[in-house]
Amino acid sequence: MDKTLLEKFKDTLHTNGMKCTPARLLIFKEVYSSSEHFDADEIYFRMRREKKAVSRATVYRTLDLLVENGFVSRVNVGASQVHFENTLAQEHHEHLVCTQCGKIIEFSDKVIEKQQNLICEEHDFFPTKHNLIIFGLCDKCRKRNN
Amino acid sequence: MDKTLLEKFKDTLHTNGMKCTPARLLIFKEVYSSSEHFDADEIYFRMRREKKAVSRATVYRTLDLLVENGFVSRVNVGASQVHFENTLAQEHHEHLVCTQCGKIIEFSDKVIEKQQNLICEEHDFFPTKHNLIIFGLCDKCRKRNN
DNA sequence: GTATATGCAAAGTATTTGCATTAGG
DNA sequence: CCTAATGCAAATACTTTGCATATAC
Repeated sequence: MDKTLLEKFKDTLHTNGMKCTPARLLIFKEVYSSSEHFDADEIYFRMRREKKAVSRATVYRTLDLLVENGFVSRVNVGASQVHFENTLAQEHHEHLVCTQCGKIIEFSDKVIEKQQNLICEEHDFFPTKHNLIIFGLCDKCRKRNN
Repeated sequence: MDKTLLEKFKDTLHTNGMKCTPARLLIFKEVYSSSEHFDADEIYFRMRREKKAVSRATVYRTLDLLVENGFVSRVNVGASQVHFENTLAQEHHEHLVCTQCGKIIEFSDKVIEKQQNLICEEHDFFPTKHNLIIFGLCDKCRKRNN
């Protein structure tokens, strides 16, 4: 992994008065050891296999720290439960989801709809109904974060 | 709720040799009593409040049944854990996610990117990095389903 | 009557938290 | 030193499952 990235991480730790611990550095390196998607337990087991064991709790806590400081993104929504909606009573639409508070806004857009079909076709993907989500921050959460 | 929808549900039950039980009908009506998003426990508690109690297990089982038969969609991905990816080593991109096997394909698209920004602006939403997901079925899963 | 559906409680999975101990600055 | 970070185990949140009982067909 890129040397400067590690330095950038160390800087962030210093600047925010957080301690530069072996566990944090190891987790950071593990996260940046490939560009694949991963989940918390994957990191935990990978490190354990490589005899660089840290506790599960520390993995979870450090990943949160990395997300808060922009080194890692959450690929799916904050809401931990599965959300449903009834299908047949509704028009086709897409969703905006606030990753912080879970707020959902529905919208329809012809351009997105068309382009979405093109992209799916190109990648041998078959879109289902209600199938596109844009994650972001809603107005309120963004203001709260100032 | 629409009378024909309930009939359609009953038909589906018959056609697939599933029993038309009070619990299933009540859950179906509850699901179609509004067009809002919901999660399993919400249905469970709403019904309990309305003295139409069914067990949690039945709510979960019936929601699965409704999803399989197209009466309900899962709004977020099948994967139960939170997925992450490192941010700084990568170009901006979007994701295709297979709701059946969890496969993730990354893509970039200028049209989607631009339109996404327009839509976010319109709804006072602030897109974050790696923020759009199109859910669907990958080639393999679609073929497996025949 | 018989197979399927239900309810309950227990198990499972992913994640978070409290607290005593350790260690970075 | 002193505060923040760690590890552990227990707690939590959501969901699934095994099994005995009930019920639709």
